[in-house]
Amino acid sequence: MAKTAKHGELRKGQVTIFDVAEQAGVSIKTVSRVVNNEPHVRPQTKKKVLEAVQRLQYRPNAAARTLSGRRSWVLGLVYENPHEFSYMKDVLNGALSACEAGEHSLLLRPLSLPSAEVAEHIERFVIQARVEGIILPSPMGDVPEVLRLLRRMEVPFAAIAPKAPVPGQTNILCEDQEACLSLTEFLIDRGHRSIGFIKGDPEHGATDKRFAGYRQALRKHRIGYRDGLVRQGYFDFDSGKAAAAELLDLPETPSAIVASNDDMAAGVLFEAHRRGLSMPGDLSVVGFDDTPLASRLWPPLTTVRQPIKEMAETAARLLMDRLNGKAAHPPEAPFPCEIVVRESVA
Amino acid sequence: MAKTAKHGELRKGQVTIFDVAEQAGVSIKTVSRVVNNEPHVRPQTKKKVLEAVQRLQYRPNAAARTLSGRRSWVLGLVYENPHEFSYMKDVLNGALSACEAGEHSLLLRPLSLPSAEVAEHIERFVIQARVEGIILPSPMGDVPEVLRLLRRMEVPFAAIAPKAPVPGQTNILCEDQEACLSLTEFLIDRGHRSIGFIKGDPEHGATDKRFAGYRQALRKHRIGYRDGLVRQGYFDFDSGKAAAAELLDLPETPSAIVASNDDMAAGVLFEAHRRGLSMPGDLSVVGFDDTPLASRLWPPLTTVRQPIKEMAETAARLLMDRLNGKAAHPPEAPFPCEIVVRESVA
DNA sequence: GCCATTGTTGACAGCGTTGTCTTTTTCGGG
DNA sequence: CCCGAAAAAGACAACGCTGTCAACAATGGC
Repeated sequence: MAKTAKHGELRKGQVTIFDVAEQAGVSIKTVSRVVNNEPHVRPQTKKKVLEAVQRLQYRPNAAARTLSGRRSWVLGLVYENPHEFSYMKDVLNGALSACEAGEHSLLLRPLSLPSAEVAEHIERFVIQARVEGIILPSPMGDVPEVLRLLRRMEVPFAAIAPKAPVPGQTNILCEDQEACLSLTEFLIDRGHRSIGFIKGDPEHGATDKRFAGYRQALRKHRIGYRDGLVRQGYFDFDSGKAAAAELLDLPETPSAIVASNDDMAAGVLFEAHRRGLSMPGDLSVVGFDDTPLASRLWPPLTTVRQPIKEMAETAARLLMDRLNGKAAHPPEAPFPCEIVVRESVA
Repeated sequence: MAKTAKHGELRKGQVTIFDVAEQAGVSIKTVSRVVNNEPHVRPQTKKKVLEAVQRLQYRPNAAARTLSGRRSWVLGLVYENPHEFSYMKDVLNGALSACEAGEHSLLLRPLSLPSAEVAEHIERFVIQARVEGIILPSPMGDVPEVLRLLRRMEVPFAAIAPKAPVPGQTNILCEDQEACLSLTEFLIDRGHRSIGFIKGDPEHGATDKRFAGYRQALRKHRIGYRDGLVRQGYFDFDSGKAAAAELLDLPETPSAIVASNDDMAAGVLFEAHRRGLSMPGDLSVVGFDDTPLASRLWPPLTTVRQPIKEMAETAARLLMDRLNGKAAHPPEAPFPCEIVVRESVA
């Protein structure tokens, strides 16, 4: 009773489980059961408790929950800090919205890669914040040290667009290859036969798939593949610009260029503008990702929209389901992509 | 002893204060004092403890700290989710890096504005996550309900670029007006006399200041101000495009346009390209913010670089200093901006 | 050399919740 | 109407840390 009275003081917004228990005329354990949707509570009791919760605007104290239970209700998002943040923005929003729905908090950990201390950083992150699951956007799901560490620490994770699905974990894939096939076909259908391709960062899972889609399109339409039309890029503006410079210096200039993402496509357009080419007349360009950049460039980019936000949301949701001990869903089908047609193709 | 032994089991990465105390041969309280840099510990004792901490790789459990002490070690970042995320990316990185240095966690809360439930959302956020301080990037620091709520809940906050400094709080300002003055002068120096201006979102603190800078430049160089050359925008691409369309439909087309941020400047370039104008020959354009977009457009934008990351870092750092009871620094001087000259001006 | 003072250290009780185990209630069957 | 089993509810000890207060050492003044 003394305890109850003390808690009843309601100082600085702190309503505790004792206050609710008192209001509802039950024990704190019963309140706990109701709040956590545990069984063994009569509907009538449950109702009383929920009313008290509502009346007092009770919110469980996350710290106490974490400390007491085995759960921390915290997910981690470990990512490599990119220059062009739009991909991460979508990942962030998706993860955040799923976490809110699932009553988890999301903690961020930007990392620079490659680094010898990656594993150490993540370990500290997991231990200190009691992170119970981690979301790994590309290319984090492909870093061997990271995978090894998380396996050793027994921290479940969800990999977004890894090179290959990680066994025993949640994997979120999308139809990169199919999309890049369609994208290349889009160019072929419009009469292009000499099509350049700029690959992405070899560390990312999407890179090989998109390249495979390109080759598949050529094969399907019996267009000879030429190594000389392919350049290595790193998913950033500068590498796209450099690759474009090389392709445009070729004796036989391609009439169209497929860049493995929008930022590199922006580099291509930039380099072409610099040379006084007019787009799409002199050169057609397509990108990948449908970032805000794509619609702001001139000419606006034909590109591929990936449901990144939805993918991240699903990643977080499936991860939380696993943590909640829910039966594992059947592995998710890859997410479909969609070509967004704008004016960058003649 | 029983307790110590039990903790000594060291299960699943959990090293506790008891383990350290045992290793160092002191009480847990002494360990606590050392870890928290409290006074009243002999250097020699401190050394022993720190060695034990090092050897065992001890990291304090954040949940226990929060529950036990009065501190939660959590800062909140409340923001309006923008389309073009580069500003928020910098804010995020700055806040994150300061939080890491200050041993705080950062929790994110995107909000849509305007909304009747803003205050309610923030209140829940603060109570549930025990947020002890909040960072408010523009325009959050100008929303009366938000300010009222935080004052009522006695939650300290730091406002980044508010319209007017919030009394009693941490305010981070930058030289918007001076920068926009210089930017406009940059155009005037290059011979422009008919200069259009696109204002930003009236909700943002920077909007009025940048506009004032524009007018000040005209006045200084004895160029008549004309209302017709000014259009209202909202800091986004579409509003920039629309404003540009109006300005370019004018009988006397301006030879240069100042957009209050890069995204709107992108809209101006887009609309001008659409009309077949050649830049910067037919039209000069300048932006503000130096986002990645600025260097990717054609022609690349002359714009103003604001040290947003540093501003956010400072905001978080000063806020933590206040929470730590450190003597309030003298109010920070506004951060200087810097013109980044690219090719969008003739 | 003794006492007062200051500086160090430790014992122990919370903090708000969940896990475990015990007690009480309910209910169906004989 | 009673008994046994199952369902519902409660008591109480963790969880790992900090705050409070008490105990103990070191120091200096007389």
